[in-house]
Amino acid sequence: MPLTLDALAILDAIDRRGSFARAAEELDRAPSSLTYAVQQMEAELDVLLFDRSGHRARFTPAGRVLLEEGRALLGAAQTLENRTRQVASGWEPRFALALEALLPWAPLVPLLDAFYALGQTTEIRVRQEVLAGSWDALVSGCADLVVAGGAPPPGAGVRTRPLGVLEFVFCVPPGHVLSRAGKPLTQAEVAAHRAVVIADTARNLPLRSAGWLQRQPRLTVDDLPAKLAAQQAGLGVGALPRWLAETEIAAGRLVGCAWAGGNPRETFYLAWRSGESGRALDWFVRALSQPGVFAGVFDAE
Amino acid sequence: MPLTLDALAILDAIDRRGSFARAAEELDRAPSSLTYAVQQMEAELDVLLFDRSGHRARFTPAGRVLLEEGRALLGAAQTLENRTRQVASGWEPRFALALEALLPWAPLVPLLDAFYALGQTTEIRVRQEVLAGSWDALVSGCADLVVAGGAPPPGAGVRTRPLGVLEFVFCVPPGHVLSRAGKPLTQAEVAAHRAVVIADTARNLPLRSAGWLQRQPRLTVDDLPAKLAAQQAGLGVGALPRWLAETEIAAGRLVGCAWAGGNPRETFYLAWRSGESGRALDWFVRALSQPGVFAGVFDAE
DNA sequence: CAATTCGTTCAAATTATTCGAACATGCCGC
DNA sequence: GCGGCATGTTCGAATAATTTGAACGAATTG
Repeated sequence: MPLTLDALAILDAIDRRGSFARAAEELDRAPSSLTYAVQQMEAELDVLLFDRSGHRARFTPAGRVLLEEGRALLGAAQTLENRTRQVASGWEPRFALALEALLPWAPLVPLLDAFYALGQTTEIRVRQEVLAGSWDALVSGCADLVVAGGAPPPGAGVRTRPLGVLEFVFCVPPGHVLSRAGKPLTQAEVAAHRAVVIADTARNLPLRSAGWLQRQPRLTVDDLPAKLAAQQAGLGVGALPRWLAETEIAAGRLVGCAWAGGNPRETFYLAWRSGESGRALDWFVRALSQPGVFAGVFDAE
Repeated sequence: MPLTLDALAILDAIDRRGSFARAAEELDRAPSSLTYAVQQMEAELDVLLFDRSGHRARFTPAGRVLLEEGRALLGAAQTLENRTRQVASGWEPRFALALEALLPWAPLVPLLDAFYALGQTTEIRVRQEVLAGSWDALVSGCADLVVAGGAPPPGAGVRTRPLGVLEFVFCVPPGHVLSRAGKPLTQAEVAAHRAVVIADTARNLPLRSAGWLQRQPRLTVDDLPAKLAAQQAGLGVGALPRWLAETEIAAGRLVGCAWAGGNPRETFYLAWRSGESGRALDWFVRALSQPGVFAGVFDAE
């Protein structure tokens, strides 16, 4: 073990304080102890780290490289130490939260702010998933906690908590024939028009369909912004979450249509694998369950 | 110093060999020595790294994090050790090569391949400089070795070695009036047309002019690709290095014009600060001096 | 030129680490 | 179910390592 963190810390102190003597003072060790440690390392590496020709010792080029890049090593060691302590204290090293792509990202911001304010170094990953993709991510372990719509997959192993009901508004471009119907639309009326749908991200679970008919012509896109853009551009029609549709309709970029039997709705759930525990999981379950987090997005459950 | 590289290496061996006993064998130490080191680290961190409830010790989650991320630390330490030795043996930690922007990048590729094949950790930076900018980079220390055109700056301190002569072809867009001259062009004839020139990157040395007249209208761009694009787009005229002009002329994207008194030429030099030494410098001086490196770019010197 | 600061050396003291033997525990084959 | 085995730990002794403080020579400072 030619390098030791202890010796790298000595180099660091020598550089910062400017001399062996002052570094020794900072480290509460005798100067000869530093001499010993440095010579030890020089012998192991078979490299001179200091130029001792003058009165005071100066770093050689090699010594300077070891000093500077050693600092990165010391920093990484410090980080690892913190991380280990936190994992031991129950905080997960990594935590993945999957959010249904139909939901806005904004409500997460204050939540993440609050989480980071705890000072934990748990690394958060937020991923967007579509339809069954959220459940898929959960059961496959790609996500530790999901906010997903529709019924959870059978076979259990998943704990859920209902969050609220998302209402959809069927939207068409301004001037579209469907906007002139004058009465609530039915599926039969809509079937002739191209639907813009978001591709399900599920890789293992059976795909779901939502808001479109099997024989309807359709344009498939990856996410909600793409769907919105496509509908704005007049490439097709389709239902949008109310929180999004409202601003678009108010801005005149889309027209909302009534739907026969009332607007479609879907219940959304918070879900995690049963049997898992961790303080980040607990924290996020509690935080996301708080009423008001998704204010303006969900109706009362 | 709660973490030590030695202890991390012990964790690594325990995981790879599957038990304290076999790890001890690999490390040529008694098993109780490993127990001691692990307990030491556990005490410093105040974290249990192994679950000792069963027959054989198993990593706790915290222990596993420390193990896995500790391996990255061990790897970095090994790299730093190599690098320190290499620097001590004369290889520069960093090496900056400035290449005149009028020259193609391609000849450097096999050279860099060969350099990296040496297994050195010297970090190479290649920068493009224009006209006096190369010399400026050299004397100011921003570059350790340059391939630059024209006379080196006075005041010495710089060693040079001629590499070859770059020939320029005066190019105009297809159909341009100058292309119909029928005889070699003179500066007076060209002066009325906008010249596309590359801005000198020098920050301290006096700027140079090349290939254009003081009173000529001009469009200044940053590099050779921009100059080429501008000339192709018919924004102006100007001399291009022969290696570049030939393909453009052959493709019909530009037209080459004869120049009164023969095409302009400029000698290019390899140059470095005298008094500096280093194995990367030696290596690159030797490699770039090899005949054939710039084949097709330079004429014989 | 004296006073100071510096880094090193050396022997002694102290501390940390290692070892080996003894022990307790759980696993496996019979 | 019951020895045999391999495991990891404990403990005291042995060994190796680090640390200390005093002394020294060299370079710097006022």
